[in-house]
Amino acid sequence: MEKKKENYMANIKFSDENPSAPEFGGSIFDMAAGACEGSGGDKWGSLGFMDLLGVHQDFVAPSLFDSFQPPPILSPPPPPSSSELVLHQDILHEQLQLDTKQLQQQRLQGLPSPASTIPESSEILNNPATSNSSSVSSSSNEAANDEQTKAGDDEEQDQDQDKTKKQLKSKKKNQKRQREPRFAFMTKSQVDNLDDGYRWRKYGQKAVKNSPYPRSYYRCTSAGCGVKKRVERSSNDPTIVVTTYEGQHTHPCPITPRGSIVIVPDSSSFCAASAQPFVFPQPQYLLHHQQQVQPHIYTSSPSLNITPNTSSSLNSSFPVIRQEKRLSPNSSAALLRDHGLLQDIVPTQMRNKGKEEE
DNA sequence: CGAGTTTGACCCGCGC
DNA sequence: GCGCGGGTCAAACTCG
Repeated sequence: MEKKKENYMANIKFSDENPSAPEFGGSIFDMAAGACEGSGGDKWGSLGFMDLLGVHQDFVAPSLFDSFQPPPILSPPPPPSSSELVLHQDILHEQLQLDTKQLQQQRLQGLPSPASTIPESSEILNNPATSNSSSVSSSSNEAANDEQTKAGDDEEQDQDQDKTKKQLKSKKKNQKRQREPRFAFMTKSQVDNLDDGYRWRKYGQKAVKNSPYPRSYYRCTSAGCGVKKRVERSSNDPTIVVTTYEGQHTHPCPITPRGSIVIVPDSSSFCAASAQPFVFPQPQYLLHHQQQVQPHIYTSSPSLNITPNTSSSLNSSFPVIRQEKRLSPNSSAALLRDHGLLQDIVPTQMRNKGKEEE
C-alpha cells in the first residue's frame, strides 16, 4: 500500500514551474484563540463539524491564510504544539448572482462585505437540501428512463442511457453549478487526511499546479450527505495540510469527540437561517497521533475574528470568531497565488489584482 | 463480499 | 475558439 502510494506520487506530473515561496510574513490577524479544553463533546455529535458551514458569509476573503505565524497577542496554547491551525470561513461567490466587478469595486472602496446583500440567494442555492433534491430528481429521471428502456434491446438501453446522460449534462449546462459554502483550514500535520469524526470516501485525486503534492477529493460516505472535502499539502510548507470542507452534513457525526471548538460568527454576518454555532472537533482528540494542531484558529475572513468566548452558550472555553478587521487584498493575493486550494476560494479578480500590482 | 482507493478519462469553467 | 486546470466519474483494484 505504501509502496503504491509512492509509485503514484512518482507518477504525478509535476509542474515545471518552481513553486514560488509566498511571503508569510506579516501577521495580520487580530484574533485570539481560546484554549480548547476538551469538554462538551456531545456538541460535536449533535451539531457536527459541518454545521458550521451553515454560517454563510458571502464575502470575499481578502486574505485567506495570510500568515502561518500566530500573532503575538494570542493567548498561549495550553498544550505544547508545533503545529498551527488556520481556519477560514470561506465564501465563494463565484456562483452567486452578485456581479464580481461590483464586488471588487466594493472592496476597493472599502465597503462592507456583500454578505448582507446576497446571503439569501446563496443559502438557498447552497442549501444541501436543494442539492439533494436535485440529485433525487436526477435519479428519478434515470428511473423513468430505465422504465422506457425496458422494452428495448441493449442497444436502445445504451442509447437511452446516453440520452439521459446528455440530458443531465445539458441540465447542468443550463443550470450553473452551485457550490456549497466552503470552509478551509490549515493544519500542520504529517498525515493528509485529518480525522474529523466523519467517514470519508475518496473519489479523486489530482495533481495540483505549482505544487508537487496532489489534491485529494473526499465525499462523506453517509447516504444523502453530499459534503465534500479536499485535502492538499502546501507547496511551500509540506507539513501544512490545507483541508477544505464543502457542504453541510445532514447527519450527526458518527464519532463523538470529547471536545470541540465553537466558532460563533459575528451577528452581522451570521446566517439567520442557520443559527447554529460553528463547531469543529478538538484537534488533540480527533487528529491522528501524527497530527498536531495548535488550538489557535486563524481566520482571514474580513468578517471573522476569533476572540476568547465569553458569551457562548455552549462552552465558555470555546473560541468565538468575531468580526474585526479587514485585511489587505494585496497581501492575501501574494500568498494565495501559490495555494491551489486557496486560489479556488478567492475570486480570480482578486488574485489578478495582486498580480498586477507586483 | 462490501467498502474504500486508485487512476485515467471526461466535463466544465475560465482566461487568453 | 482553444487550451488549461479544477473537479468528477467510474472501472479496476485492494483490503479487511
